[in-house]
Amino acid sequence: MLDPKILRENPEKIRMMLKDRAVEFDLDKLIRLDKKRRELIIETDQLRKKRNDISIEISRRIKEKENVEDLVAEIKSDGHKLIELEADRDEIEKDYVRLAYTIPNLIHKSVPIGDSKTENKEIRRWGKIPQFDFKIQDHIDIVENLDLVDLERAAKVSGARFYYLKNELVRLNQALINFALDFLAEKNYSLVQPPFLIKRKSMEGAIIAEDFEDMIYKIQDKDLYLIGTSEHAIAAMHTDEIIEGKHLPMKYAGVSPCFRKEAGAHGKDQKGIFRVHQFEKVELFVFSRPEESWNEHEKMIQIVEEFYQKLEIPYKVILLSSEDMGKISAKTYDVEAWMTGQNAYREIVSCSNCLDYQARRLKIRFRDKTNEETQYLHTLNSTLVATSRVLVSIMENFQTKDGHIDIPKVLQSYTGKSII
RNA sequence: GCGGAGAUCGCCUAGCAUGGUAGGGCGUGGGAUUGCUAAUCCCAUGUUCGCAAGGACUCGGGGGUUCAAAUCCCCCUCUCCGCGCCA
Repeated sequence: MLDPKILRENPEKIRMMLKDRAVEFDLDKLIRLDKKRRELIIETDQLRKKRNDISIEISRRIKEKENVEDLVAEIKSDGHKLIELEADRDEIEKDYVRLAYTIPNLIHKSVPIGDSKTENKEIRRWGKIPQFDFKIQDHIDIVENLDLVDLERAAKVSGARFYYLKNELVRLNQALINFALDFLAEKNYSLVQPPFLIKRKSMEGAIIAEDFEDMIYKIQDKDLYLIGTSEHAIAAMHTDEIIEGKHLPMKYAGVSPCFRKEAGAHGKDQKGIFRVHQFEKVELFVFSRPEESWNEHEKMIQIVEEFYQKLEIPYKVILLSSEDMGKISAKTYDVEAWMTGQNAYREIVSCSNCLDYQARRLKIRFRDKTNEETQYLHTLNSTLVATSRVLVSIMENFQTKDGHIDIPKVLQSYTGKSII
């Protein structure tokens, strides 16, 4: 959600953002609704004021044992009008909120404007692409030959894009998680394993409405949704709270399974475990003072890069263009890791500053002193590691001539072995 | 799942029987006063509408009764205690 002040004082700023994102949105309707809504608030408030005044007078007269019938009659007729007006107001308010919740976030000035194909900007590159003097396999062959994943039976049991992780790959998966948690704990991130099911209200705070359809699984007959990432549950964690300024920034390392419908991705990455309905993820989430958030954003991407350097996975950092970015983000870096089997860099990390957009939806504010005005804080999130994709990269990049997998050095103490 | 108790302003707490429009304490900020790193007193301290003056809303959430609901009625959520069930 955007600051409604911008809507009133500088709608052109929003119009520009919509254009830069190439998003269709009826801004004029929202402006009309906001205006109407405030008019109705004033009108109902006035009627309520009158009602309150009369009520007080009735109370006084009763004490004095005076007649109150005329006042009661008056207040009753006003009551009907009030009920009607309130119904109008609630209706408008509902429309307003529904629409306001779908406006995307503002865009940071450093974000390149335009289409992803031409405007996504490579910022950095790290690591040497591994060279092989034998015929390389992709991860689908590797997991088959080493009996590390059972896709067929998963399809039978759960459908496409599910998998049974097996044998040493289970350990490698856990090793990635444990390494990631140790890595972040050392950087003073608090570890959090959130609820994997959250209420609609919480989910709406973290994501934009249309993502529900494409991304989120719902539990039938319950107001519960499977999280698409721990970001959703962690963002909502401090809903309706006023945080003491001295506690900021609050940094969380979330660990959870992630569930995604992947609607509309038919045909893309159809095989293997690269694009799946369920995976584990260790996530960075920061609640920050507004003036610090851009600084925190850079710190986050640095942490992420350090992690992949330790894993010895070649990557590049991409600054997403205005049209490619998620709607809640004001600026996003993606990290793409080298995947030998695909001879390409593929997305493994998304690192975003959401400014006060989520905080407004979730009413997460802070202040330094109790009598100070509260301010919305800023939220930032980044993947550290989504295990399934990084497993793909490790298996493909660290494959050996005889068809095995070398385990990256930093993970060996976690797996207890150096080769699969 | 059953029975009982409970949820009040950032935190603690009063009010609920007998409906009259949230009081106190702590913390924090500001001010006053005072010869000492202290004490005392006053004011402020939720959301929202408004340029302002000034309103409206707010007692876990939602309905209802009433001129008027923290208070009465109904539904729901969560917490605590006991019982049952259970990895």
